[in-house]
Amino acid sequence: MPLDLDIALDRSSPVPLYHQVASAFERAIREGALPPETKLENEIALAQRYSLSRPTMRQAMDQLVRDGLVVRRRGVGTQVVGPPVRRNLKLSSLYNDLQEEGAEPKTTVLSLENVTADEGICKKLGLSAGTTVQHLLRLRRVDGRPLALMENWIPPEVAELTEEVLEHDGLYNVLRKSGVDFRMAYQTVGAAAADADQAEQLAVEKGSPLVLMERTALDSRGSAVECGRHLYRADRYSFDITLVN
Amino acid sequence: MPLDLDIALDRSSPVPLYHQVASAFERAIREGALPPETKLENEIALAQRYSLSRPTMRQAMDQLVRDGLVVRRRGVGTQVVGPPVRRNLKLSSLYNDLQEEGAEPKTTVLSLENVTADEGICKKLGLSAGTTVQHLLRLRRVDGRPLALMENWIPPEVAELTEEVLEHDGLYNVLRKSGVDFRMAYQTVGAAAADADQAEQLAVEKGSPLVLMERTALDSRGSAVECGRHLYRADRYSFDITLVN
DNA sequence: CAGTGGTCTAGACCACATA
DNA sequence: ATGTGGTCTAGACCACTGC
Repeated sequence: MPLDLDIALDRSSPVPLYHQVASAFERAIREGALPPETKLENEIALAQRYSLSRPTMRQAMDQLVRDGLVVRRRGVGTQVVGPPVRRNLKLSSLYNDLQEEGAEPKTTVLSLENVTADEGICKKLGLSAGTTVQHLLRLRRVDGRPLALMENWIPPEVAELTEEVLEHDGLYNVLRKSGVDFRMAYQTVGAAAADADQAEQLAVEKGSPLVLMERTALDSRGSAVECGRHLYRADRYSFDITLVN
Repeated sequence: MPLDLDIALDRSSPVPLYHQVASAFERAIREGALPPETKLENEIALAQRYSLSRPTMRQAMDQLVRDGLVVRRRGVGTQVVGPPVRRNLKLSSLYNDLQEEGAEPKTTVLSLENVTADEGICKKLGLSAGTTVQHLLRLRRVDGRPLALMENWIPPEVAELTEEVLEHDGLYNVLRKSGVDFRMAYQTVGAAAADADQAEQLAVEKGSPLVLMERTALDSRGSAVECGRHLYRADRYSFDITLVN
């Protein structure tokens, strides 16, 4: 099983070699060129085949493992993972999540104002009590039908938001353009019942189940730049996660 | 800021050095010895301090980054992350998840029988249509109060389950003892309303919001060994996730 | 400019799985 | 006994940040 993938490596590209290799394998797996159960060559042979050192090839394989595309067994080898199910929808990286956040279609700003943050928000954002923050409430629609009710709190020193900008771009894109460098997020996903207001906004019946997501996002300096509480229609949204051991 | 942690490295231990180092830093951070915003020494100095090569020290730092404890910036350095919030509850690895699954208190087996798997289950488990699988329905209580209604499907060749064993141990522990080597899981988290039966089992009102989790678990050979559909009381359960860029 | 993390190399030894 | 992935070393050069 030589299975030569004919990967075109560009050593002058700013894209790391291990990422070029991993991307090529990922595409091959998704396109079926490497069907499930396929056994890959060993790491040393792969490294030689593509003229890389073994650590670099290993770094590429690490990425495939993290993304849940292959499985490694010591003493045995590396195989493409079994069922081709749900391998497309993964929320396993902040990057993907933020990209989607910025790519969504229609958003209406229901409210944008400065408020005195309550204790919970202050704690989440690492602010001292009584600090003023921007409070944002948005409704997101897809195909004209409501999907999510999004409430966010942003410290004023992070960015000055305006309704106009937020109508045309996702919050994360706006913040990124203001120089915020997202790096990490703590997220909690649960469920809640829609109250009267939420039900009306989301066009569901009062008491309907909603997906509740609370998130605190940190920038590259490790300080909180945003926290949010989002409610999604349960019939139109869920979170996909790939867990790796 | 020398910040010597006095890490005791055991080079004869089966535990990898990078993991020993990462664990020591993790403990120091959680215990407050390294408060938020603390700037760590650069990687080369750290490597020398603990008599390691830089790649090994880097591997340790990688783990801290993945766990959301520190943040790295090229050209700047590595810092302990900001808010000490929710840093304890993380479901970011399958290992932790499965541990908890095995550690929970009281579980009642409501039903255990062989059934013909429907199309959806077959697809998730990678079986051909019409295969017989074990169907398991359990109710989990904590402090005597119901928490979760758990439905699982397991192919017969994976393990032969009995009610008695399942009353005393979590499903994952039972399967592990049968030789199953878990490696990966695809998970979806959403919300649903309790129907009449579910409401009664979970001691909530009909229509109450529940957290819905669907999971397919794979072993080290990459083949599906279990899939499940769990319903949790929304007032007593949620999923915590740490996302890293 | 100096200092940092990001990447990469070319080896080495070990633990483990399989035959 | 053999082959595999898991770990580790001792360097190197680069890109980026901040002064």
